Amino acid sequence: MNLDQLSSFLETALIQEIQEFGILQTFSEGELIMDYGKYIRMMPIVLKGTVKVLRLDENNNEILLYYLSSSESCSMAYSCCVEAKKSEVKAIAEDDVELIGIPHTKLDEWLCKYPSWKNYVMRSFNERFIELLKSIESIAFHKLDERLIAYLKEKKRLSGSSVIKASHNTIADELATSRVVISRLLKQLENNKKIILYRNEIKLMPDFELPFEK
Amino acid sequence: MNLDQLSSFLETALIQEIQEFGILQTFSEGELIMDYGKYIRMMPIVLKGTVKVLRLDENNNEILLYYLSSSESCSMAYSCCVEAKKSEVKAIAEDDVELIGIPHTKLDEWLCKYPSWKNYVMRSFNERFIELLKSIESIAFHKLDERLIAYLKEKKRLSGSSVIKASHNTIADELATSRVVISRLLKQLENNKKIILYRNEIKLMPDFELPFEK
DNA sequence: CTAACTTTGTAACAAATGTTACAGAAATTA
DNA sequence: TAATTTCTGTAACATTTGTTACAAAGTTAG
Repeated sequence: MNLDQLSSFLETALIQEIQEFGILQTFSEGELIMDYGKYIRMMPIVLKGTVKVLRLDENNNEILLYYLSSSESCSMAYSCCVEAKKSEVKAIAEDDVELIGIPHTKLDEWLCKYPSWKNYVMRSFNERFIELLKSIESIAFHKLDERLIAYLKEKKRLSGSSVIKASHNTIADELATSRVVISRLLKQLENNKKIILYRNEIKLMPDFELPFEK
Repeated sequence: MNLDQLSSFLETALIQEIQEFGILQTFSEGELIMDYGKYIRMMPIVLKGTVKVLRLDENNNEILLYYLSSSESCSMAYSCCVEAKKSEVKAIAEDDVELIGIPHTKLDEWLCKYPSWKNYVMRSFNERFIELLKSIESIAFHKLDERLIAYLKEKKRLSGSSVIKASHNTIADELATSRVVISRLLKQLENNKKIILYRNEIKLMPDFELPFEK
């Protein structure tokens, strides 16, 4: 278990405890990490890869909430497992993912024992809140074309590549709209030379980063 | 300071500390409790009345996130003040409000000292997350007419009255749309005998609770 | 009381998004 | 190779939401 990335902000003694009590788990691309309605018993800390966190509604519509990458953790899981609640969200491995699960008994213990842990947890809570607020902002105030652009940029940031691998259908699901709408908007972007479309792939052109005029 | 409502789930010794260190604040209807961008130094626990929590975006559009009522607290404030962050939200007194502010030094101290406090805080985190998720769900998956109905129901629940006092403009702001649209939808509801419209008042009819068909 | 302001109703129109349907290309499977 | 499935493009149309403009009624301040 390589916890180097955590050692910059967590105490040495705590890192050792994480080594001892944390449970290392690996998931391959596309694998389901947490499902809606399942009980949560651990809080995950992502070591490698990216985790996609989604919300499903009663009609099985789903919408992307945010991504978790290196050193980030899902504090929603924390607040859930303190009371052994069921998950309100679904998590999927976006690529190959390595994470440590911290059992909930330790979560509480460390909160008092290690100030750096308390800070880490609180920072996580804050980051998740802010992500959710950004998500609300995006849905409530921005049109689909802007949301699509933001989505593609975020994909690029996470993967580090200008080539985004995803079908129009997947994108439509994650933005909670329909495939035809996404195809239409992507085609517009292609016509404006912002992207090039291939099957299951979208290539972002250099001036994708430039501001967009309509 | 009357903390009876807290004593059912918080330890006696903790209640005493809250008496001692908590700062009682009162706000009258419409008063600003927390503004966007201000530093947060306390976590509020609502004792009386209802607090409306809103999100503003860069263009000063605002949208309703949720309401806080008796015994509830805004854990977003907590995670913020641990790191002395600026507020991401705005809070307004929906009616006359009484709340206790817990200084952030105590927040941390009590976390270790009182298990009931830790549980309360974690429960709050969880409740806020769920409210935000519900908010996302509502905006992403439901049409405006459904959101408006949900909004009116929530208002009724909080006020305990079938007469909702609000202008179309206020409602439009809180649902992040325009006044004309709200007037249109309200008129539809009135035509369907679900509500009666007055100036600054909306009266919900008995079968407002019944399922709606279009 | 009058003037100014706020609230509501309504129409007409524009823009954005959703839906259905179908065809052809690409990939996968048998 | 042939059959099947998945993905994409496109059109035509419906619905929802947003915008602008204006009038009338109610409220408040001077």
